[in-house]
Amino acid sequence: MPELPEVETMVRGIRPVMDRAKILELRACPCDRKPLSISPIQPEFFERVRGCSIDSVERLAKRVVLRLSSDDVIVFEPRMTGLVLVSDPPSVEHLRFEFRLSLNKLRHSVWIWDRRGLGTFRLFTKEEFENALGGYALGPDALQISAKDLHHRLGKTQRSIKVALLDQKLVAGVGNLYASEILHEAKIHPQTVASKLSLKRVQRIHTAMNRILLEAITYEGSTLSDGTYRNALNHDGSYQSKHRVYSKEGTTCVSCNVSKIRRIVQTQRSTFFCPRCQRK
DNA sequence: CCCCAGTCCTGCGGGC
DNA sequence: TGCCCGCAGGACTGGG
Repeated sequence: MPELPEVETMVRGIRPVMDRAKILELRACPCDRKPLSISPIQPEFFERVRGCSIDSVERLAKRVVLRLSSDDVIVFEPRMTGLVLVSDPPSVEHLRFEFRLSLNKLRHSVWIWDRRGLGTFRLFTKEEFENALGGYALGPDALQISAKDLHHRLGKTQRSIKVALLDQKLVAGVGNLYASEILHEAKIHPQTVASKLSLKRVQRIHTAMNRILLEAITYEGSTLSDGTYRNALNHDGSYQSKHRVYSKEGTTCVSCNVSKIRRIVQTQRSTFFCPRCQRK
């Protein structure tokens, strides 16, 4: 679930305690589960980071990037249920890693927590990371891309606009929840063929994308009814109160006050939209 | 090359 | 009450 606003909120939450901190120790938590299922941890990971200081804490699309004094780079990708917490982990059962840190002579811990274990936690050399973005092929960040570039990129795919917005190689940071919200705000039907969108309509998408992602950051992201996403202090986000379509099938559209929100499935994912506000 | 189904995983909730 | 199954979706893989 964590998309751009949630990961940006994580980064802002951990920066005060991780930026410039020294890693006294990184260790796997005794949670009885695999550290993380998707990318088994490299054996030398723990030794390589011990004693390094963290030079910067950054967001790369939906990933948290820690640059170390050794020139190694730690990349945490939360995927569905991953969290990074500076206090009060939700349950010991799903703790995967613990950083033991020192900053300004104070010691504290930061935890990597992941209920479903679909996240990844990887260590790269600087060369590995910068030559190929650590193996990730990412398009421009959703908050950096220009409307013109977005139009150009959308012009090269025959997929629907909703599916194209989820393609991280096309534009990076938008996920399933915000894609529906963005297209509703822009009044674009989610099944519109991406390459057929005029520059003017793409400009509407671009404006909506920026407005919604920035607004969601100010609300510290969206915590859905499953309660999984939390900020670094283990507090809920509050942007879910501003959702207009996501997971609102059957409710009356708040824009037109006439039509009911519909749910369709596109490439195995739910899309929510208003058939009146978002005409084909 | 382009695109999509399948896969990883756990917890929740609907149906019986 | 309890069991089973479907569903949630980010990103990678394999194959059409």
